[in-house]
Amino acid sequence: MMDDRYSPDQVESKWQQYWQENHIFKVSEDMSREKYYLLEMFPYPSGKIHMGHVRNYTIGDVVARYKRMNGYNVLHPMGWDAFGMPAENAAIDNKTHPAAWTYENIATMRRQLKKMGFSYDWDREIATCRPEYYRWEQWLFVKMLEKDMVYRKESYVNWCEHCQTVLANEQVEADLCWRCGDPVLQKKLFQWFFRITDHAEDLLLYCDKLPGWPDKVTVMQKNWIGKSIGSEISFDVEGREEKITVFTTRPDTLFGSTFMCLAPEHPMVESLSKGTEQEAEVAAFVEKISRQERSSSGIEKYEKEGVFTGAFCINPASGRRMPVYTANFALMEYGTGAVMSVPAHDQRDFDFARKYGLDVVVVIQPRESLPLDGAAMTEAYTGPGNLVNSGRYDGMDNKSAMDEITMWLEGTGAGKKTVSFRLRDWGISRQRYWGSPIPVIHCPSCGVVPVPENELPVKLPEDADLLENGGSPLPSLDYFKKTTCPACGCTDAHRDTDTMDTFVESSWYFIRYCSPHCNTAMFDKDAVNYWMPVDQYIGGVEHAILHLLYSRYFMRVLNTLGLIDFKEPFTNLLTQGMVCKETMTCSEHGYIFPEDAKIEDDKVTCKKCGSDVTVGRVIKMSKSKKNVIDPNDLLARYGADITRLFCLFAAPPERDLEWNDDGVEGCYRFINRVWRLADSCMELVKSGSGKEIAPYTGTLSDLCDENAKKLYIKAHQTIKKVTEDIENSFHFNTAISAVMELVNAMYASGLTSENATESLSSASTLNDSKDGKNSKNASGTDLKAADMDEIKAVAHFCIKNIVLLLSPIVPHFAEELWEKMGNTPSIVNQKWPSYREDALVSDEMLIVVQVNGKLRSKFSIDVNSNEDTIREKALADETVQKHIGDKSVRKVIVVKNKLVNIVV
RNA sequence: GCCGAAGUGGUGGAAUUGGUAGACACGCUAGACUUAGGAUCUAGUACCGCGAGGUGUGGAGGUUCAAGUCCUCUCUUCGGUACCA
Repeated sequence: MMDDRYSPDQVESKWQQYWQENHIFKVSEDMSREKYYLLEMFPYPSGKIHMGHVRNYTIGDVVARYKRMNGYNVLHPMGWDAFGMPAENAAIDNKTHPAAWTYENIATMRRQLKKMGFSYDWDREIATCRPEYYRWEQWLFVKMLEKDMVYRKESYVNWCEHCQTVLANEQVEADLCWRCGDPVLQKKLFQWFFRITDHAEDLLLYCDKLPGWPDKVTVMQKNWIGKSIGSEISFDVEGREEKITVFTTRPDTLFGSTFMCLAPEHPMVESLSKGTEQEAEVAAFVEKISRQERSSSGIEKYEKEGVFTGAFCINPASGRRMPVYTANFALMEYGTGAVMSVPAHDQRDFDFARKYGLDVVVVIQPRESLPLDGAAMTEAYTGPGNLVNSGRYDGMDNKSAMDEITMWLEGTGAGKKTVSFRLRDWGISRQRYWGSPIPVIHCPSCGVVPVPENELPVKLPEDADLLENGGSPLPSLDYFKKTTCPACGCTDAHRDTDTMDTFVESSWYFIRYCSPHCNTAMFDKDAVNYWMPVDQYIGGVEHAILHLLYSRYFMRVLNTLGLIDFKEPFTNLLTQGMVCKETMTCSEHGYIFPEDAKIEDDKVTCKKCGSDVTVGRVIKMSKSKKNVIDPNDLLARYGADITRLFCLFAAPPERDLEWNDDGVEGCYRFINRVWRLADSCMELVKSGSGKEIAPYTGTLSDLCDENAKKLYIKAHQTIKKVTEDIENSFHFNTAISAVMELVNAMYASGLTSENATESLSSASTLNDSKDGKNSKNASGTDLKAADMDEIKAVAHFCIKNIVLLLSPIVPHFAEELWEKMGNTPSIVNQKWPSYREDALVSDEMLIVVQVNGKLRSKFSIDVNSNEDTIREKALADETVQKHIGDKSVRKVIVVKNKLVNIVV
């Protein structure tokens, strides 16, 4: 007899110890077995694990364990995305060092993850802040530099004053810093850039070759890459040699272009205005725009404004003399930084033209409405139509005119067809300390010199004191900065003091996991060939663009360098939803933690000060908003298995989860129900004859007892359902419900009652008396005893499979029961249950009867009944007859195995 | 503005190709067993109605014998993106 309650504490630590001591989750390359690489996005070691981690890693662990039971050689690693700004901020705040802070956090979080019982091969753990790791990143950087895949340029960058660093465009959210939320300014600095745009076309193309990714994500990536097909057109500038080149997607509107707009940063703005009476005004405007925090006042768009540069250009099609403006809505980063403005057919140009009194010339006439009048229009017309005011193209459909006009331009040399991308090169320089140093040396005579391979890694000095203002100490660390030039020996050289964007580390960590200890290369090629690509990647949808796009790009870099043979790192992607909770704000303390709120009836007050608390919107849990639940509390109270079960049962993985732990008690109850069920089943199986009765695995038709049959069918249906839910959609919530149903059915069958043996034998006796089939499998033994054994065998089959089906979800619990049921550990290595097709359906089926589409009755009938029999039985039904009444039956629809609908 | 997803009981959520709406849980109600119960078990629980019955998947239309599911329009919420020429 077992304890009558499951006690997580002892059981969980017992099995964690067992797994560790027996190296259960250690894996190695085994060419004879099919591999499965399951990866969850590694965490930033920010302190403690949070609910988002728990959810993400639980989902991953279930799949890893499931695949393992299905015979795959599963790689399931874990590590730390350990470089990054929070370490520096925390170090300053707590007077510690980023390294110390980071390693401490890693230790805490590793301990927490181990407590969750995840099946990681901990021998493969990596931390990106270790020189053994970033060494290879530096190595790759040097290789890329050799192949001109990385370059340096001075450019305007997004600068966060608060964080004292540049931000990638992707790290600017609505003109605010993605981390601290401060406004982003523009600053000119020398930066290193990866030529990701060289792969824009390929990255886009392969978006359609990733069937295992959610459409949502590939659509977001496509939009981010932002390919547009158009034309580049050159405009002569009056009285000058140089030309202005524009990019346009609407070459068909060329004749309607009445003025030109240059981005304020456009190099020609200064030269064109020089010496004109506009010069001062232009300079002032450019100055104003550059100072303008690209956001400041925030969400509203700026009003369109601009200044005449004093120059004119010539429209190559119409010959019109077009004033050249510089305008705030022209962006240097897109296209060529110059826009041919067609006010009649572009809303921005229209607004600008109206503001500055510029001509509006209609060149596209909608086909089915009154002719447009440039002077009277109130908004731009952007729809299709036929060309007017366009010389020999008049009357032509505007779509065809796009090609025609471009072809003509190509002939005259004034233009060509071209493609423009929104994606820009990836700026990776960060004026930060806690990151991988960029391995180059600046020499006064040689210029930029890469650090020689045998001198790598350029170690980040771990003893540097952080500057109070949050800036990087590296530029002021002479022993780091000052060095000799590897090329000429000049002693006046200095190291680059910038570090790499931390997205660089996360762009290849998954490949490092394949051979984490390889110290002769970035990775072992055989290991990578065996494990990569990742079969299933799981992580938050917030990384849909940045991390995933960079990783895809990195694989192309490695591929181009001949280091790997594939291009796409992640075959299947699951983006799990966020864990959310409502925020609470107190007038005194601002945001407060849920545990500091006192909820009485409908009134919420602050426990600290007693003031009223405003309950805000439900948003993603975040430390700064304090709407967090610490998984530790749940873990301490219920243990890992119940926490895991609850996370999975609450909602399907891709959906956002509004946290509410009301249901956790139910999960605890369920686990105990299974615990007791296993107990009584094993008692049953061992009782009587004394020897244990083996699980029944035969055909359904060989069973005699109705109860046994029902259970046997239910068990096979459950195996099918659970397998399919995991395999097809990772819908663990419905898989768990299915097991709950089977457990409920076991209880309902009476197997668990105190005197199960007696009640079963009487039930069997009852069956015997009315069912002659029994005799056929009696084979000399006592009929009643045979039936008893039969139902015990079925019960044994059920409970065994319940434990197996639950084992990936609640592994400690399953191990414990598995052992108590007399099996040898570990359940981890057991084969996943399979179901018998011939045991899925009973010999009776339920038919529902509708009259005019409304449910009126139902009945059971033999599965082999033909349509006519079913129809007759339905029509004969008393309730059905009542509803037909004296109306005439117009039609009877019989749906196979399902229903009958009688139309009257 | 544009792109995408989602709206189902008091709550989380289920529902093959259109075919019993509300599985499974939480919560609640009643009962049983207990010295006790925040344990366990049994029964009930979409809404209206005593009942027969009627109404119900954000809203309005439509297709169909039959619509949560398909079509059209619309509202709301949440994500992504935004002067992209």
